[in-house]
Amino acid sequence: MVRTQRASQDIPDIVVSRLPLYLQALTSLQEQGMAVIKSHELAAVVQATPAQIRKDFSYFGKFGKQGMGYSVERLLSEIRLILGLDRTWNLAIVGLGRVGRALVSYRGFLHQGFHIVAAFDQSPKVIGKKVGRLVVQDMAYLQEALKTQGVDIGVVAVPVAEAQKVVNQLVQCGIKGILNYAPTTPQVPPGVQLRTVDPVPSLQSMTFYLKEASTAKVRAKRRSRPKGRAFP
Amino acid sequence: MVRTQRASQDIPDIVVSRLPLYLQALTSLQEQGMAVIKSHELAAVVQATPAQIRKDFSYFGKFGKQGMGYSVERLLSEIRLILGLDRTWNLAIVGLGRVGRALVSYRGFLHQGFHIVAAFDQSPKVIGKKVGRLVVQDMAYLQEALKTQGVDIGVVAVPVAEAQKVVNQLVQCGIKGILNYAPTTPQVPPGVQLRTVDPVPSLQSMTFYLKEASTAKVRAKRRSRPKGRAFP
DNA sequence: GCTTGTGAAGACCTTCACAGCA
DNA sequence: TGCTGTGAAGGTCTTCACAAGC
Repeated sequence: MVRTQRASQDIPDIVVSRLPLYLQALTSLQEQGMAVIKSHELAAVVQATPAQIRKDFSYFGKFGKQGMGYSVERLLSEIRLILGLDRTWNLAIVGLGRVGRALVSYRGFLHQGFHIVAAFDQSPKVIGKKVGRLVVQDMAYLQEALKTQGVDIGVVAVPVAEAQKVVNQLVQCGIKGILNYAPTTPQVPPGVQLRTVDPVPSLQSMTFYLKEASTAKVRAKRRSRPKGRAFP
Repeated sequence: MVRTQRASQDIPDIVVSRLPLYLQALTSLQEQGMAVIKSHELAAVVQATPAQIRKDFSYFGKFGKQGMGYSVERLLSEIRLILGLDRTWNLAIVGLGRVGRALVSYRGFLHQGFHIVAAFDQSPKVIGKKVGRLVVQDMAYLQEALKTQGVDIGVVAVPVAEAQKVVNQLVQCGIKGILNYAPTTPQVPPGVQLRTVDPVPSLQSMTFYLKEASTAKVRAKRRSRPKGRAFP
């Protein structure tokens, strides 16, 4: 087997986590009509350094031309391919309380190729009801339905107290990717990808700095900002 | 002035970003009746190493007892103090589309001391209407209302195309903390804290690994998991 | 000229390993 | 004995700086 790309084991997780941000910025730049971009330009938009941009891309190949920069279209298609976004991914939502229902109607998923194809809850009050285009199914049919519908990723939108149980059930069903909206850190076995989405920790780390700024004189933070960034 | 704590400049951002997770875990453990905890126990819950837990705490003081561990209550109150959570913080939401309305009714904020006290939109269709307990105000009154209501943090829930403009307006009004729900990376001047909440980049970095797992044999990832973690 | 791609250097963070103390 | 707190070591990521090439 010919290996044209570096093995994923050699690529730092942090590099992978930046690729979606490049994708986001490049998509927007392409819509604005930009066809070619230089590392320092992309760096300004995503608030990184030109060296970091070039180094990150270099893990996957040589996408640029010396003296010229990168083709935006080429970069977009390379990054999509690297991330596995050259296909759609099917999601199932577990838990249709406030958060779950909001997620079903959230358009951000669909536009990026993430299709919500199933919804589950344990409450008889919700089972059988429609939420958006979906009929809420009983958790008892989880395994069967996940297989039938070809679900790749489970979205956990249940209360904290039930999050671990639901995560275990999804793992049991063979799900390898979980997006968790419960404000907790569930345990998952090796090989299962878990991402927790919770605005509260973000706010709580923010207040650390806001507090400092209001009690002490605001001083330049160490490494507070990459060089060369521009704020209009 | 006596300085009992290390200057915030000397504390790595990454350490600050972990404190909310410790808080989350400790709160849950306290509810379960745990009064004392050892670094390796907390490490198991948050999926870190005992050394990291101890090192992180050591930036702020000596909270433990040799041979004993840490008092959960003491830790909770120290971390809350460090993060500035010994008070409530006032939020204002800008943009009352689907996301904004979902956020107004989200209870996770209130329970953690983040009070949504104002809501703004630019659309005449929404201005004056009630969303939850709040009457949606015109963006024209932004500066005045933010001052009057003592708003600390702005929550941006507008479409991508307007996000930078709204961020600029908030910054102009003297807001130092912004929680951004638009799928973009707005520019902010130094001294303004920005956190972007977007599930899509999380999903997109997840698919990188899911793709690998399905196309290649799943191999143990380098540094995939801290030592000593336990999965039940 | 200008910009990429990349080894090497440097900065930063994590982990080790043990002194110190309950 | 057991566990914390912490310098020191080790490892990873970022940045530098320049050769290569358009």
